[in-house]
Amino acid sequence: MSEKDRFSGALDRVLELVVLLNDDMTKSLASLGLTGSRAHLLWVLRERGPLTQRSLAQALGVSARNITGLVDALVATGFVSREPHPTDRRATLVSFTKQGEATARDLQRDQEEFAELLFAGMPREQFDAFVGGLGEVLARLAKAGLTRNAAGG
Amino acid sequence: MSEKDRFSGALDRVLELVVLLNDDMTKSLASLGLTGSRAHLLWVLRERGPLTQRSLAQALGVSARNITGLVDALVATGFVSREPHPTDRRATLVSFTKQGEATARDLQRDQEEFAELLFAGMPREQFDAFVGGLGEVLARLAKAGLTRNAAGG
DNA sequence: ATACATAGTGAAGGTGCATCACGATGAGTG
DNA sequence: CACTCATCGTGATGCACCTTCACTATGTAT
Repeated sequence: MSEKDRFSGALDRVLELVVLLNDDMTKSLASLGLTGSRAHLLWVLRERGPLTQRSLAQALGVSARNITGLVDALVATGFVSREPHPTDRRATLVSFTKQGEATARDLQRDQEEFAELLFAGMPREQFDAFVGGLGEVLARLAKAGLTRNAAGG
Repeated sequence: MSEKDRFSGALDRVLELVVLLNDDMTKSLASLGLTGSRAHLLWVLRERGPLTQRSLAQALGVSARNITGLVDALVATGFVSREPHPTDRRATLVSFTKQGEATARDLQRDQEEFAELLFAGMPREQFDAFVGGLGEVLARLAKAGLTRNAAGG
């Protein structure tokens, strides 16, 4: 088997993982009444506290206009609320409602459970090797100029 | 560091890889005049030869109606053509045009180059460990009932 | 012939994304 | 203070992807 074939095969597996992960997360999110983008927004909000929509746009790497729609939806379903910014009357702060906080916790719990599903009981050596390889691949991607925020900065 | 944290951290890295991969492939595909879904269709067509739209729907895991739109777009851009099915007058066969064949080859070349970027020069041991871990994770996903086609069958 | 299943598509709708235009506000300058 | 320019959110519009339901044309089994 040529090196080329080994590499392509590995990429195929990675891609398969991507598809599977995507499907599973989408389903899991749907059961909480969320979509991927809305969950992502909640996730950022949870890590960084109340934010303006502008900040959210930057954090998610999407247009400001798009955030309006996502927040609209999350407000409609009661996960977040819009508050006036205390000092800048142009801006609005997006904050969790109680329900939103609970959902964000569920989100994290689900993620932890999923990580458990993937890795629990795996020999420590294999786990470390996998994570190491993952890090190496990520580093190569970064070196190739694909650092998530290189374009968005 | 607790086991839980190690697992979550690893999942975070996997998710980061997913995002990075997605971005890069989207860009690469756009340069060929394709989107992800259309490229996927071409990919399946390349592996399995001329197919009915119904078969494509199954292969891509989307609704038949959706295939109509994807094929419409690919016909409009000259990558594929619709031919009457030789024996079933209800069905249409989707086949490559010459341009489509060339593009499919480009697609594969790009994918191989990308695999090269990710893995070339990586110590054989690390590569094998990574692929092994990947296989293990994939197996767990499959065991958890997330086998790509389990729901679609 | 009749009934049922299948292939593709029109219609309508949901979600995520973008750009452009615009009003409201903030901040810097004279 | 008035003027200018940048910034925040959003309306309008459009593309891609996906869905379900309804419908026609066709195949198939009884």
